[in-house]
Amino acid sequence: MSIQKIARLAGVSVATVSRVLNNNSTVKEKNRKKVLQAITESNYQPNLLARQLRTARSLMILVMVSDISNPFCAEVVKGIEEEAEKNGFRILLCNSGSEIERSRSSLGLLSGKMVEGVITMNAFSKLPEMSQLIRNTPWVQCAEYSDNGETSCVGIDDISCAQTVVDYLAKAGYRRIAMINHDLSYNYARLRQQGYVQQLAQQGLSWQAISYADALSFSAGKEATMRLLAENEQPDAIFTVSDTLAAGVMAAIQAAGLSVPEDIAVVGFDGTEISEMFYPPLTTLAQPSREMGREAFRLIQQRIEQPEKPAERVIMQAHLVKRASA
Amino acid sequence: MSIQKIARLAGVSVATVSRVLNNNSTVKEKNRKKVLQAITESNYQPNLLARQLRTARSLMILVMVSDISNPFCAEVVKGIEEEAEKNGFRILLCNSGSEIERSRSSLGLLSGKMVEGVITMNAFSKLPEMSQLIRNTPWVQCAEYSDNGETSCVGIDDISCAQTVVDYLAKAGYRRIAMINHDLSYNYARLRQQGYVQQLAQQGLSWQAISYADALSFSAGKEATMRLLAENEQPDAIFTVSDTLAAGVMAAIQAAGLSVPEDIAVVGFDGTEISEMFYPPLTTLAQPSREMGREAFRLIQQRIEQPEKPAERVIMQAHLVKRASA
DNA sequence: CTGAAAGCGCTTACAG
DNA sequence: CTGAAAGCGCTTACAG
Repeated sequence: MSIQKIARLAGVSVATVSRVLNNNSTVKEKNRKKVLQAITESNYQPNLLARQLRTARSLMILVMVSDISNPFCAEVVKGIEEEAEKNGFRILLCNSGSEIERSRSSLGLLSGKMVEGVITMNAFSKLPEMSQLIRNTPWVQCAEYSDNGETSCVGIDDISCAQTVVDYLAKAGYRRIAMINHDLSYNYARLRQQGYVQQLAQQGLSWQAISYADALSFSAGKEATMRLLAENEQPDAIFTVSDTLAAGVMAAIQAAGLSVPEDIAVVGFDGTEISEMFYPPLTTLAQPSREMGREAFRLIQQRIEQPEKPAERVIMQAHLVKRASA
Repeated sequence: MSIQKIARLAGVSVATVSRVLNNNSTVKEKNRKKVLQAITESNYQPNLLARQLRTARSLMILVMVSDISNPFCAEVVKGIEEEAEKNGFRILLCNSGSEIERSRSSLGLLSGKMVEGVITMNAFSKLPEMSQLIRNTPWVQCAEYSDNGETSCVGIDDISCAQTVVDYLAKAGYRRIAMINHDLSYNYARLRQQGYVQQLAQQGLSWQAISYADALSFSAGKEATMRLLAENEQPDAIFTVSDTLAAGVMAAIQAAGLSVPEDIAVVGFDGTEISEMFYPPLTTLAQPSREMGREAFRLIQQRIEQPEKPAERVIMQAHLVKRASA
């Protein structure tokens, strides 16, 4: 079923059918009706491939996340999708994992003109490589800082967020505040660590301990905590950089026969819905994940529609949600 | 950058370039080299839209989920994506929510030839409507029974799974086993309820109570449980149809000053990674979610490549994972 | 083994 | 207001 057949059915030219389809200029009412009827009768649907090839617009963007199971990522994606839908765009989701190979294949969609831009949530350390693959297509980096001048990005002030957490714990009387961090190929991990260290100093706390989780998973959080608890001096509070990790942290604490927050307080990060599912409910630094997604879309649309405008960096407001765990 | 320019650069015809691109028939080695070099030099990438328009193949499928934040859905999607990638397919993810309007718009991609098939996880009650929209494009329904003869589907034996849970609880000595179910527009909800009722009878247990959650969320689970606990006779065990709901169930129980499993045992469903994050860790009926996703892809590929073959119905094995909550 | 040509299904100046 | 025609960038019989 093509525009040709509709034209024949309606007794007009393909140009006229196309005009009706794009409710373009003024088609004579009588012709419009004929075309519309032919369309309904034959249940015609325009071929998007042809249209997009011709117009060089796909109204699709690629979204690459490292792990869609991560509730924070899922929430960001929803925000992107919401805003995209509002603006007539569609998203192509790629769960790239950390494998650059997989990213490479997905980015073929970019160069193949299937999508008009890409939103990534990649580790900072991967960005140079990404940069080469993406070249000069519109690109927005989300929830992780990018210092490439061509790339817009949206994120939070990681340093001050970490400071907020440490400040809160210190003021609550905790003296041995440990950190469980993600690996430092992520810039946010570096920045939060920096905030942590700075704020400890600020508070005159010399005790410090950092343990690294090799993934943002329950088990990685558990392991990292077990390593921490095996040390001579145990912490009385743990600040961790993701709610998912925090679940593992609490499990490890409880497995060690200790309790939260009496023996060790725990603070998470992200403010995902799972943070209130835990027992005790988790105190966490909440990122405006949904809104970050929306903003990421706005930025990419701007890059697409006004490529001459310079890239933007948007910093959003995060806040501490106090619950029972700390 | 088009195939034309490459042809000019390499001093051959576009046909030859195309042949090299598809490492087709035998292109003379010398020409192949010239073409390859021209491609590298100019960093040429074929336009996918043109190729797909011409070949009428997009190697993409649409995946529609109602909520990507649901860990079970996310896991299934990962399975689909894994298998798709292995077979050179790409997925377009649509977080349709429950809104049929949103589905409708996404299905435009189907009729618009952007995708070759669709995998849905829709409620049974929505299927007739979907059926009209999808018409005769390859379609696989995942994790929810479909009785449309044209649609392949993959799922579990919901009745016997529910029976397994009730049987386990009854044998452990629980006598007042309640159920917290999703709304009955989902066929799985109906079937699990059926299994629950049957197995209670089987075990000679006359006490029965069912409360419905209006979404698969923490808060919906909490509310449904609060309604349950407000009744005269309280349950000593609760079987609920999703791990996410179970989180709310446990929170409500704890909020009522009771403890799990001493006062009320809890069993979840899905076997998502969050089930081990709870305290106490959740006993749950684990679905092979990843594998279901993979199978869903295999089915859709079969529908795409061999449309003449009849639709298939695949039932996968689920199993009870015993933890501390029951 | 290779090239000229048709055609996939659209949109859009251009001319009338 | 409308139609004929060119063209988006490919692939693929067809002929040589």
